[in-house]
Amino acid sequence: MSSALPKAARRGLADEAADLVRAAIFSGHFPPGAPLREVELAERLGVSRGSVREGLAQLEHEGLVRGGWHRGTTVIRVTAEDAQEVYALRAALDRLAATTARRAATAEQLSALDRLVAEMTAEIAEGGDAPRLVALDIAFHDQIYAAAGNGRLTSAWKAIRSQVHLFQLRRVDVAYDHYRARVVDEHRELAALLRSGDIRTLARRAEKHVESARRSLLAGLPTAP
Amino acid sequence: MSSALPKAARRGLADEAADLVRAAIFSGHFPPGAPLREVELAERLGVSRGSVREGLAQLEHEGLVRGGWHRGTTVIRVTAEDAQEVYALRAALDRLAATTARRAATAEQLSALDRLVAEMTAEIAEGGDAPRLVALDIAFHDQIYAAAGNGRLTSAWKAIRSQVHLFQLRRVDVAYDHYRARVVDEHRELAALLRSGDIRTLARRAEKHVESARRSLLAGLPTAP
DNA sequence: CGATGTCTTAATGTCAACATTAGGACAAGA
DNA sequence: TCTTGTCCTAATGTTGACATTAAGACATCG
Repeated sequence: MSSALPKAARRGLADEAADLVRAAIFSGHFPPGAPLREVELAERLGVSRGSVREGLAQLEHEGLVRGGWHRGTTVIRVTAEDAQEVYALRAALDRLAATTARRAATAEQLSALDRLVAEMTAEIAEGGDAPRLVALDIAFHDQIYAAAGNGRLTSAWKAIRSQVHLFQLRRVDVAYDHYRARVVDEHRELAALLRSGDIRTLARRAEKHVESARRSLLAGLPTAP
Repeated sequence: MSSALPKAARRGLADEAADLVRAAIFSGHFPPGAPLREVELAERLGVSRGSVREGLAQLEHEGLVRGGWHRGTTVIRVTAEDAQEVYALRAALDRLAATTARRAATAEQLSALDRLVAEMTAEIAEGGDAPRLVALDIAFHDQIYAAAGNGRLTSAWKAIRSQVHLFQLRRVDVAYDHYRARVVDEHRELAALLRSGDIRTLARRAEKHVESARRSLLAGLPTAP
């Protein structure tokens, strides 16, 4: 009921609320299709409805929730069609991000990519916690977008990032072995190409990487929710 | 394009406010860098600050205005760097939209493109009102995105659409003759390729079309005021 | 004279009450 | 039984007041 917020940080309660709700969705507390009621969230987070409302609007722009006029807000469902749309767009964005980063990336940013690959490798060796691997996967691509240095491109990525995150979590649910077997090698190759690869090859690889994720997920959910 | 369907008549005041402010920016009432004060807008539009606030958040997601924590909201400025970012992203999106639409577009949607080209031609013949030409230009690309039928892709386009609109308005300010001389031919060629063109050629042409716009604008504002 | 601390002010951030609406329960009529 | 119209309720949409903050004015101190 009244599990109050530890502290309202300096960047607005709306952002805080958005982060908390997003985390709750990823953790499975709010499964796909679940309604997100403003009053309930406001009480649970210890903030007003206005802030919750603004936070939910953010999540809606991220595509993680859907809402209509006077029809409430609900968590999106993972349908095959949704996956097609998201991954098609992601392929185009990743391609641009990779080719831009190929020219603009600093040595430090390239090292950060290597570090993330190392973390993935370590995680696999220690058993391989699926949500943690997915988080590293997303962080890897975050880093590429950061290296590209195009604010608008990063915004476009943010607009589908949460959906990709959700889809990848679903993917490891339905095809963990396939994911676990490929995740390190694919990202290592991308990191290498970003450091010293041919632009054409890099562009193609970036698209293929997304294509691989798309197929892996779709193979697991053609029927039934 | 105004949605001729009366079905979507029920919108919130926030959407209304966003539309009005957006139009005011395009009309030049709020020049680049101008502050958008919530109380002032609320009084002028006859709605409460909450609705204005929500509307401004929309415009911020469209990249048309910028705002920080307790630092107010201002209209974006058209710098060369901004133009580079927006047009680089737009090239990637347009490429995907065109290639997707090449397969998915219906006959009716292709006809709509031809109709828009015809309107452009007529507009040029009648003297060529710059804002009207730009509006037709944007509408043409809206139609391509609609034909592609990818909701997420359309959202990404919407996120930069207003900025592109603003940049194009600036472009016709600095290089109207160049724009006027090319606009019809370039769009006619795109329409033809979408109807019966090679995918590769289409992809390249879509990118070139954006590149042409980028150069035309940048040539006019080498050193930003 | 320049640097610094405080202080004022005008804006945004937040909130809780009020108004409106969608969707379903329920009963009357054909 | 099916249809239809009414009412109810639980949610969202909207609002104005209150709290908080950033930025500049101003005076003080080194």
